[in-house]
Amino acid sequence: MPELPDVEVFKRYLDATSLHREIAHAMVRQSRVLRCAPSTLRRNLEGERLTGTRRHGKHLFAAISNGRWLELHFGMTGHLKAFQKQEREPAHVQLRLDFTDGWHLAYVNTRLLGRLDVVHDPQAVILELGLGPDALDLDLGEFRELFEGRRGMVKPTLMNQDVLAGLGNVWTDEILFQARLHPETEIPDLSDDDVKRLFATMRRVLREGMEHGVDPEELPDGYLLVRREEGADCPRGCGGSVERITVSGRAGYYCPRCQPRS
DNA sequence: AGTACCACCTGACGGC
DNA sequence: TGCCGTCAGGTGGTAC
Repeated sequence: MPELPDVEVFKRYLDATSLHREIAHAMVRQSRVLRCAPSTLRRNLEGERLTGTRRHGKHLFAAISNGRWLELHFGMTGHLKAFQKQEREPAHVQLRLDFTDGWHLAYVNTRLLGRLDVVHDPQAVILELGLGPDALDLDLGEFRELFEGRRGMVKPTLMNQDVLAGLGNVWTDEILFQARLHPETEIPDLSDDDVKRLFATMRRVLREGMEHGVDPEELPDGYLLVRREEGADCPRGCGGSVERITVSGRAGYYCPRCQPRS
């Protein structure tokens, strides 16, 4: 689930529920998501407040009142859950902030594929991980440059976080479907018109995803992501049916009729 | 540089 | 009901 639109929704959720509240206690579960000692998390959070958030691709950073940042990555199954004292805590909580006013914020992650850390500087983390620009923080010219001198297929390229940060399997399929590009289209075969259309589609789809992604039912008509199964009717209503394809070891879905090979 | 494949974890789902 | 194989939207390493 957690790709750029989902992480942006988490960011807004954290902003709305957990900023400027004093952290009385931090419960840290020892697990592989931790990139630092549990005591480091506790020491940097207890008695402090979260004061703001930043997102880059699928990474979320929450500013701590001591000048450091809490880094959160959600892997495949991570999310945030705010709740009050009397509510039951969700399962698989890896980090829980207990605020002095009785509210809690939990980082929940079932499959433990994410990461939690306390860092000095988000920008340094982005550099260290070699992340490309955020998919919503570049203009057409910069987007065009991403493809220059590059070989390979468009789907794995868009999903490559070193090239462009934020797109995962599901939203990449969605963007390619709506831009009518076959997932295996070779980068050098993209026309300038294709690149322009891809850029505009990516921005629109990601924005719509952020506004409605929490509830796919609310997405505008014609979205592929609500029909990710072999043989489903093409959401665009072209009369074709959705097919499954494996690209770079990842299962992808597309409509061969709307997205012909070039 | 690009791609395929495995691994890391846990849970859901379908077949028997 | 239960066991087993398969698959899942992320990343990271290895080998070709």
